[in-house]
Amino acid sequence: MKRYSQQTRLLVAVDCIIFGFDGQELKLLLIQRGFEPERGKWSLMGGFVKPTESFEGAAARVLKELTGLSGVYMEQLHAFGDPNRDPAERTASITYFSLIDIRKYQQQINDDFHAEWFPIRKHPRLIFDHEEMIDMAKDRLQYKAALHPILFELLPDKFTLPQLQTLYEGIYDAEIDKRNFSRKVLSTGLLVKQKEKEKESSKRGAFYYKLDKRKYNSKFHNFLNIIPNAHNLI
Amino acid sequence: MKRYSQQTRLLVAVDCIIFGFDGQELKLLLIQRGFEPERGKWSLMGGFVKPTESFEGAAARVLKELTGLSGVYMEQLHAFGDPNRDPAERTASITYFSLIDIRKYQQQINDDFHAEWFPIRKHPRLIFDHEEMIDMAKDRLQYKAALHPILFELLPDKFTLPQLQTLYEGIYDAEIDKRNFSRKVLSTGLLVKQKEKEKESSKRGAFYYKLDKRKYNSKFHNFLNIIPNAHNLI
DNA sequence: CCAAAAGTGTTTCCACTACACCCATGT
DNA sequence: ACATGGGTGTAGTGGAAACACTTTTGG
Repeated sequence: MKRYSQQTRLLVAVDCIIFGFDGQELKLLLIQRGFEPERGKWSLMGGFVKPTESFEGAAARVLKELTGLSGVYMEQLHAFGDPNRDPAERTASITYFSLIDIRKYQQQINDDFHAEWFPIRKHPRLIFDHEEMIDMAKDRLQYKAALHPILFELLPDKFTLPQLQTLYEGIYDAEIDKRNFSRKVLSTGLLVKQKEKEKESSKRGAFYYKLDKRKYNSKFHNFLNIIPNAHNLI
Repeated sequence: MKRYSQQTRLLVAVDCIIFGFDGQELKLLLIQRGFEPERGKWSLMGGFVKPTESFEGAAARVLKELTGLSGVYMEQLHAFGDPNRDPAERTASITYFSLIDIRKYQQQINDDFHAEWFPIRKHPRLIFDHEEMIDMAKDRLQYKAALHPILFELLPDKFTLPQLQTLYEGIYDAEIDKRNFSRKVLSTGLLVKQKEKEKESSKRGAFYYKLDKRKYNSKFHNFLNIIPNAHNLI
């Protein structure tokens, strides 16, 4: 079978925008780039696509190689293709974004690799068009989280309603009424109340909840309306 | 500046999923592929990305070359990268979807080129993974049109409410109450009633409306809720 | 006993739904 | 005159928002 012999071939990379939540604020996982150009500068996790792997496969491999993480939520964001986005050579970048619970993997990431968490509103300058990628990922996260129960990916197995609310408030930079909030999230039927309480962050303690995984998977495509007046925010 | 000399380069193509509306039903623009492999088979509009053009630029160029169209609504859909999606050689495809008013460009397309409109539910088998691309584009169109006033791209400058309703009904394969429909779309403030009527399709005639372009641009990111129970449909 | 955060109910209001009749015109 | 599609109004309902007090407990 013939090849398309006349055509130019391009480098194709994947870059991963990894959002994490530590119970307080939304963060971003960055690494110091290990090769030229821009060696040592902060960057998203990235790597080139190998001849026989899919884009999803490449993104998962890169994440695994650079952080040790696997099995996390991952979704294609956008293909960036500006001819000059990498000054060394034209490189297309297929971007993926991921959501993870920081505490679940904290030692792993810090011990084995040179990745670091930065608050999303206060991270170092990044190479190439990585800022643009992050902006797009933030928009996508807001858009998606307003409609789908996606944010549970960012939380531990057991979490409290105040934690969940803090997460929403962080992502939308908005305050939410806790009475309305709890009514809404509980009405989805996705949460199962536990008997134990989380007692670190308050004297009284807050009940833990777990996600009902079966309902989560079947209801994932349902719409939510957790965010009041999402119209005005997105 | 050094290049990334060790890495494999890939062919990168763009493919365009072009939706059109003729006042009756939602259609898809396809062409017969002009080169091997699969020459003569039906396919999306596609072409390889040139060394110095962006993905958006390539998509616009392909569309222009194969249909004569330019300046139409166009949005990146997804990057398809399965290593075996093209049997001749590994080729990544960055897909874009477009929305156009069929009648506005009808002669142009039919006279000068070999593109053809097919009803969306009744089109010929397509090459490679183009079916999957179309399915994804349909989902995206439904998703997006439920929330944003995107469908005006598919309509002529002047259109009637019954036409607009027909379009929504076609896209969601659902019936909509005309009283509720007109109340909702008019309440957006995006439509300006004209003095003339469209008299082709009824004796009484239906008033034309035009889109208020200024409001359209500023309100584009607002949410709509034109579709009753979008929850259950999407 | 005081501070700090968790938890809980009610009322108001608005947006969505369901639904039926009259209007204008060409034949 | 009648058939065809266009256009409009209302009553009822349910979900979202606004709102304040009580509970628990560690210090």
